[in-house]
Amino acid sequence: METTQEYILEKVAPLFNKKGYNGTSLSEITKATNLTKGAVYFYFRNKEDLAFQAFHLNVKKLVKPLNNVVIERKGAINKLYGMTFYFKEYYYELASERGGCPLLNLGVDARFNNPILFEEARKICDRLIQNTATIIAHGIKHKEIKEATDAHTLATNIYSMIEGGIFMSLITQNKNYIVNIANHIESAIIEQIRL
Amino acid sequence: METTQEYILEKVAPLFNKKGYNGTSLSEITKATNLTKGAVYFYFRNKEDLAFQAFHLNVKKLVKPLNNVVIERKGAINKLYGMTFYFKEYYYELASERGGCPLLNLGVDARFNNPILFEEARKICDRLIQNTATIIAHGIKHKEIKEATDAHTLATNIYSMIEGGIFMSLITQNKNYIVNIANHIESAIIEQIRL
DNA sequence: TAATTCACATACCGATTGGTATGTGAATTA
DNA sequence: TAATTCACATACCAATCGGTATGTGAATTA
Repeated sequence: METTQEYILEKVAPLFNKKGYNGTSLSEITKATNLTKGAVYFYFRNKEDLAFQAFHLNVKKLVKPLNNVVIERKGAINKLYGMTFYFKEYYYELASERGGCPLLNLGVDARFNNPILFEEARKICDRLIQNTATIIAHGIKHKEIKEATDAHTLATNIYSMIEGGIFMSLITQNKNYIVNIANHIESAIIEQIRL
Repeated sequence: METTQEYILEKVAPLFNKKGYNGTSLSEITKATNLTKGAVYFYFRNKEDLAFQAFHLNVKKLVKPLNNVVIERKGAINKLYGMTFYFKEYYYELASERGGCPLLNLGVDARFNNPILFEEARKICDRLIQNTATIIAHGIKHKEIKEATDAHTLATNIYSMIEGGIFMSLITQNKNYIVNIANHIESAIIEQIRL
């Protein structure tokens, strides 16, 4: 069963993702939850605490299915294709429903407004890149991927492209942008580094 | 000589770019300009009008040097290299000084907060893509670029990558991300489509 | 030079902000 | 069953919000 705290986070996380920290007021939060400030402040220290936990829920909702796709595939190349598959098939709908990429949104929203939240976005960014770099490094080790490949640079390029594709898709409200970028990652990156 | 209206925009544009619409208060605006609300509202109808014009100033500041680099080069391939050169050499400093890419910032900030400003970001996005697509189309026409090239898809991919690279560079405070993406655009796109 | 206009500054407005202190009914415990 | 705790709701707070109405000195015009 869902606790009230979880209920609040579920209702509030898309709000913060869509409207940002300053754009999400306590009055909107109470309206979205059908609760009062008394309830919200019983479970969360303050608005920042709520936004902090909401961000991590947003990340979890989007990273978990990505990880599932990656984990169930064997081999580095298959895992990388799993990532592009995820972003082509799932991410756009997920993102547009829930208000976009939480990493992108918080990274932009919090950069000059909230150092604590921004640092959290940066950490998630590092983690995503590190995970992908590890996959590539494994691929090199197991002779799946060319030895000359710079795993970390490649991982950062992949996420630069994905974040950019997500952004372009959301600003134009057109799924093709993220799909085209995923196709490019497949043909111009994955296929070029495979042994 | 700079008019007071221009002076206000110069001072306020980086503020809006950094902190977003909701994050930029009239009190910050008056502090940044050393003027009072009376002066600000003498030159601008309201905060939205100010943000609107500030956005266009931000875009102009970053697009103009880009266009200059592109215009002075002859031929599609050279112009495309001009773009990657600009983003590698100039953009990161410009962006980090002035608070990032105005297109990215406003696109994220205004999407669920201000339809008018968001629509403006979308228009700029379209224009940038169209300009690049036109360059590529010219290249095809003049036998500089392979005929099979899809100019529009390529232009969107390029801007997806650039926006993503900018974002990653700013969130990690590391210039390498945009540089790596620019290098990728050169080697995996421009070099692949040239005849 | 008297009147007017311009370019702001000052003072004020209701509404909303995040946050807190207190109230309260139901459930739990003793 | 009496006392206490839990899970909120209600009521209030100072501060700040965007915006406006009025004041004012300097420059311009008549």
